[in-house]
Amino acid sequence: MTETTLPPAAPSRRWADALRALGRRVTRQRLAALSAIEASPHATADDVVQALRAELSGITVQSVYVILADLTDAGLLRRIETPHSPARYETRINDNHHHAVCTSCGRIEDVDCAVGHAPCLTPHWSSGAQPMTIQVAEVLYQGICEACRNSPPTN
Amino acid sequence: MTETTLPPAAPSRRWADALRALGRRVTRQRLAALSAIEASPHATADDVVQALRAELSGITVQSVYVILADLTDAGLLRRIETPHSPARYETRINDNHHHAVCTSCGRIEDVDCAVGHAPCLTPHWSSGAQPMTIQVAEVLYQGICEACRNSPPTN
DNA sequence: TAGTTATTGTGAGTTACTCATAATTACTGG
DNA sequence: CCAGTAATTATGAGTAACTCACAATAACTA
Repeated sequence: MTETTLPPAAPSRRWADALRALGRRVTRQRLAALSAIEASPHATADDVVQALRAELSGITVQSVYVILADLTDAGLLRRIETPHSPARYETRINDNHHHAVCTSCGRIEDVDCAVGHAPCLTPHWSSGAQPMTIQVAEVLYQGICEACRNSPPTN
Repeated sequence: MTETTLPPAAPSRRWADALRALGRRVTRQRLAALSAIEASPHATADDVVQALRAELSGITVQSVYVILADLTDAGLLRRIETPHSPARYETRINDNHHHAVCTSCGRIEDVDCAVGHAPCLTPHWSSGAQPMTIQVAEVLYQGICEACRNSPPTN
């Protein structure tokens, strides 16, 4: 069969293009990091290291930290910080969606932005507060996931 | 005058009562920590150490961490985590208010909850997400404060 | 194909905490 | 008021998650 349905394939090609469009160099490490995170969203730096060891055997934790920080402020990754967990990364960056974290097991789920545009983007300042010019509003939901709710707290 | 307008006075008395009501012991360290944080909201653990050294000269950083963690899960303090900053603490805990952080200087301001009750407390799960039972929604606004906006980026 | 310089690799260092265990000290009960 | 017994606090060591400086490498470019 010929290429009628351009497969989701060539993901590395897409990332390569994105990097070039930003004037950044295209490296094996960056491509590997980006597709690893695309494949498993909310991955931690450590998860990424594990994933990359498969194809880039000698990669170090420090390099991964540099790469992630770099891709993050290049705008290709979004960094998520949840309580009592190392930072997580995802490639879904163009919608401002939010996250819900299970306070019991730490699992994270995506939540679409309810209002479409950021909710309550015009804050009501507390008395005495110096107002700021707001750029983004991130919502972090905390609760209990199904699995934890159903399983007896085994501790 | 008799006690018509119970003065804001005796703050340590109030905290002592609060501790007792929870069945926790009333100690100099706890009272000092609580009033230090009440006096300067959004204080970091380190800020608290500095403040406490005045009255409790020999106090250590580790003790302060223990005290703060303890008061936090006793429900007398609320812990705030903002990106690229150590955790902060505040005594304002009974309204679910939010925070705005200046991405340039890190200053934090309080934001009243616009909707009264938590905004978007019924999340719209992304497709494929396992819904959870939500308990709280925290909103973190990020922007630029007046001071930073007006001052030339001196770097 | 060589040169320039953005990336990556390496090793050490830091920040923000946590843990185990010993020493105190606040609240009983007598 | 005094002793007893936990709850707190102090102490020292240890850890997780990064960050930094500098040397080595490899992408782009001319």
